[in-house]
Amino acid sequence: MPRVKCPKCQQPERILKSGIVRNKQRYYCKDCDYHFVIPSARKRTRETAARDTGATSLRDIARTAGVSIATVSRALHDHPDISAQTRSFIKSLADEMNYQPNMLAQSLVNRSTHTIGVIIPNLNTTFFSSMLSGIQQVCARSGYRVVICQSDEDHNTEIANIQALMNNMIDGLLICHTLHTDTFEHLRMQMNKRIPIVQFYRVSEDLPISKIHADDEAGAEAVTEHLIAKGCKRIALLLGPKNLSITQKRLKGHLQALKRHGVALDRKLLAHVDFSHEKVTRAVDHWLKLSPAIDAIFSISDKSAVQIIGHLKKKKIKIPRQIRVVGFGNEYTGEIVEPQLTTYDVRTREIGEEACRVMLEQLISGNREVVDKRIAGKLIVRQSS
Amino acid sequence: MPRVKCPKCQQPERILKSGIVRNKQRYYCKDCDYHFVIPSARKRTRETAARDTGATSLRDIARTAGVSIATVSRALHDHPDISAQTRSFIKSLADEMNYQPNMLAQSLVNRSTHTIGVIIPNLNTTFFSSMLSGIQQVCARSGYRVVICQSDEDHNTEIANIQALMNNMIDGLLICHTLHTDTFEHLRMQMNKRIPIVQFYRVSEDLPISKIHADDEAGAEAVTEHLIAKGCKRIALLLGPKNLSITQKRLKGHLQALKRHGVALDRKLLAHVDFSHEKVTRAVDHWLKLSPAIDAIFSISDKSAVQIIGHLKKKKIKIPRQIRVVGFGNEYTGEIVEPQLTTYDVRTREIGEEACRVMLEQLISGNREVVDKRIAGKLIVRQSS
DNA sequence: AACCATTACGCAAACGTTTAAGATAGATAG
DNA sequence: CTATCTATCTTAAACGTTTGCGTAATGGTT
Repeated sequence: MPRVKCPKCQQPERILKSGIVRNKQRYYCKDCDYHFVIPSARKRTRETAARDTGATSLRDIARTAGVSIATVSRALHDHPDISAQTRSFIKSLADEMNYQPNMLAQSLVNRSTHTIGVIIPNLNTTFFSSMLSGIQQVCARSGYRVVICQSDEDHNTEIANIQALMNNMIDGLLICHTLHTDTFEHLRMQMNKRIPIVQFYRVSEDLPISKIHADDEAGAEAVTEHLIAKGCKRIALLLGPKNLSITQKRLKGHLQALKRHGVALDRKLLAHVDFSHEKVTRAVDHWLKLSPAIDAIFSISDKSAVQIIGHLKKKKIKIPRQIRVVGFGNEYTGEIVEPQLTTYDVRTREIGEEACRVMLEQLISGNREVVDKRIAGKLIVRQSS
Repeated sequence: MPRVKCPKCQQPERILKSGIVRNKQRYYCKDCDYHFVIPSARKRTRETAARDTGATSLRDIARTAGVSIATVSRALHDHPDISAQTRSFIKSLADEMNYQPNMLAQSLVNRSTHTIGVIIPNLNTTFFSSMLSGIQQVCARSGYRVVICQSDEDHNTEIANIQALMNNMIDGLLICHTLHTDTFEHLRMQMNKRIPIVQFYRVSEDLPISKIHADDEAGAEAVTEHLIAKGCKRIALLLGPKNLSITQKRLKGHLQALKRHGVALDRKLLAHVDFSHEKVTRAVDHWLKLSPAIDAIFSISDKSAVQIIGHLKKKKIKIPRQIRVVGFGNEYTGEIVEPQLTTYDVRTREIGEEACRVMLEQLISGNREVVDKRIAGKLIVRQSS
C-alpha cells in the first residue's frame, strides 16, 4: 500500500485505491468516506495564470495600487464615483504598467466588438477592393475594425462566411452578394438577430434589408442613349447572370433607352455570361457573325469591356469606327487601354463608404430603419465610343 | 417615516434614512446595523438576461436537456467522457435550438481568436489587394479569419493600427510597412508578446522577425541586364524613398548589373520619389533634358511605369524605339497599356499566400523560429522594351 | 466480502472585463 | 447631538465558454 495520506484526516490508514481516472490513480479513505487523487504539481490559479501572457490586467493594477478592480475600471473610464486623486494615480500606474484592455473580455460583457464584417466577392480587381478600401476608411475613422471574407463568387462560401461572422464576432454585416446568389434564405435567417445588415452594390430586390447600390437603371439608360446619339442601331449588350439585380436593372435601363428612341430590340443581341474570359469571347464572336452587323457593344462590366477591346483589336476591327465599345463601372484599366474606354462611373468607393456610413449610423443610433440608397454616377465619354 | 421594513428583522421600527445614492433613498436599521435600499423592480439575472440577444447558449441547452453545462460542452466537443447516447441527444438538441457558440467567450478562455491581423498600405491598387486576396484565401482554408487595416502609407496610422490589433484581437500579425516607415520601434515593442509577426513585401532589414519578400536584388539585376542586352547605356532608374528596403535592394541589383557589364553609373539617372503622379512626372521631365539622352527608364513600380508610358506617348516619344520602359511588379495594367509593359513578376499573390502560410505554420506548431523567405519572380518581356 | 476499475456525469474556477448595489467615513443640517 | 447626506470605495454577479477534479453507480476480481 502506498504511503498516501487522506487529505481530510491526514491518516494513511484505511486508504484504498479506487480506480484510475484519466491516467491518475484515485484513492478512497474509508474513514472519511472521501475520494481523492494526489493533486497535480500545481493547480492553475489566477496568480500563476497571470504570467501566461505577460499582459497586465485590471487585477494587476488593482493589486499594486491597493484598490479593487472595480475602482481601477472606473478610474480608467472616468466614472464620477472615483476621486480625482485616485483616478490620476490609477491612470499613471496603468500607463506605467503598459496596461492594454483585453478587448475580448470587454466585448463579451459589452456585447459589442466594434468590428464590422464585410463579405465581398473578390479582391483581385480594383473594382471591389476600392469599395473595401472605402469601407475600411470610414470604419477606421469611427474606431471600428473590419474583418473581411471573400466569397470568391461562390454561393456556398458566402453562406459559410455569414455563419462564421455572425457568431458574436461582429456588430454589423456589410455584404455584396456573389454573381450566382439567387436565393436569400441564408440572409433572411440572420435578420432576426440584433445585428444590422447592409447590402451593397449587388443587392436583393425584395428583402427588407438596407441597401446601397449604383443607379444601375438610369446609368444603363444614359449609356445606351449615348450610343444611340452616336448613331448606333445594333447595340449588343453583355449582361451578367439573369438572377443578378444589377443585370435586371441595367437591362431595364437599356430597354427604356431603346424604346424611347424607337430602336428595335433584337433578342440575339443580349447575352448573359458569368464574365469569364472564354464566355465573353464566345459571346462576342457570336455577335460578330450576325447580320446585319452590330455597331456597338455595351458591356455591363468594365473588365469584360477591356477584354473585348483587346479581342476586337486582335481581329483588326476598328474601335470606335466599326464598333463602339462601352463599359460600366469605371475601373482604372479603362483609362489605360487604347482606345480609352467610355464607361459609366458607378463610384465604387463611394458605394462602400456610404454603405459603411449607413451601417455605423444604425449601430450608433440603434435605429434599424431600412434604408435604400442609390449613389448617382455619371457617364464618362472617352475614345472607345 | 415611511412604512419600510428592515429586510433582516422585518420590523419597521428604528429605521432611519441614510442618504440618497444614485437617486434612490437608502435606509438604515439601527437594530440590525444594516443598510439597505428598497430593491428595484427586478434584478438583472441570468434568466432574464438570456433573452437579451435571443441566442441560445450552452446554459439553455443544458437546462432543456436536464444536464449540466459541462456535459453539453463536452458532448459538442466529442469528449470521450460523454456517452454516445447523451452526445447524440445533445447534438441534435443543439441543432434544433440553432445553437451557435459565442466565439468571444471561446476566445477568452482559449486565449486564441483564430483571427489574424493584416496591416497593408492600401487597397486601391491590385498590387496590394492581390496580396490580401492570397492571405485571405490561405487563412480561410485553415479556418482563420482576417481583419485588415489600411495604413494608407501613413506611418502613424500604421503604429495606431498595430496597437489596436495587438490587444487580444488577433493570433498573429501580417504587416507590410508604409513607404515612409524607416524606424521599427513600434514593431520591436510588440515582439515580446506571444503573438507571431510576419512582414511581407516591404520588410525591415535587421529586426529578427520573419519576413517574406520578393527577390528584389536578383529581379532588378535581371531587368537591368535585359536592358543592357537590348543595347541601353543610359538607364534612368526610378526608385522609392531611400529608407525602403525594396529601394535599396533593387538599386543594389541594378548597380551589380551595370558593373558586371561595364556600364558606367551616372548618379543623375537615379531618382527617389514617393511614386506620386507629379513627382514621377517631374523626374521623367528632368531626365528628358539630360545629355547624352537616356535610352531607357526602369521604374521600380509598375504603376509609375504605366504612368510614364502615358507621359512619353503624350510627348510623342516612341517606345521602345527611343526609350525603353520597364516596370517592376507585374500589375494587371501592364498587360493593358500600349505598348505592353515589360516588367518583373514579383508574384504578389504568392507573397501574400506564403506569408500567411508561414504565419499559420507558426501558430499551429507553436514554433517561433525566424524565417526569411524570398519568393522567386521572373522577367516578363513585352513590347515596351 | 473486500477491493479495484470504468463509465458518465456534475461542480466550480477561470478567462478579464463592466456595473448594480452595498458599505463606510466624514460632512452637514436641524 | 442626532439624523441624514455625499463622496468614494468594495463586493459580487454577469458575459458564455472550457476544463480539472470530484463522485455515484455499476461491474469485475480476488
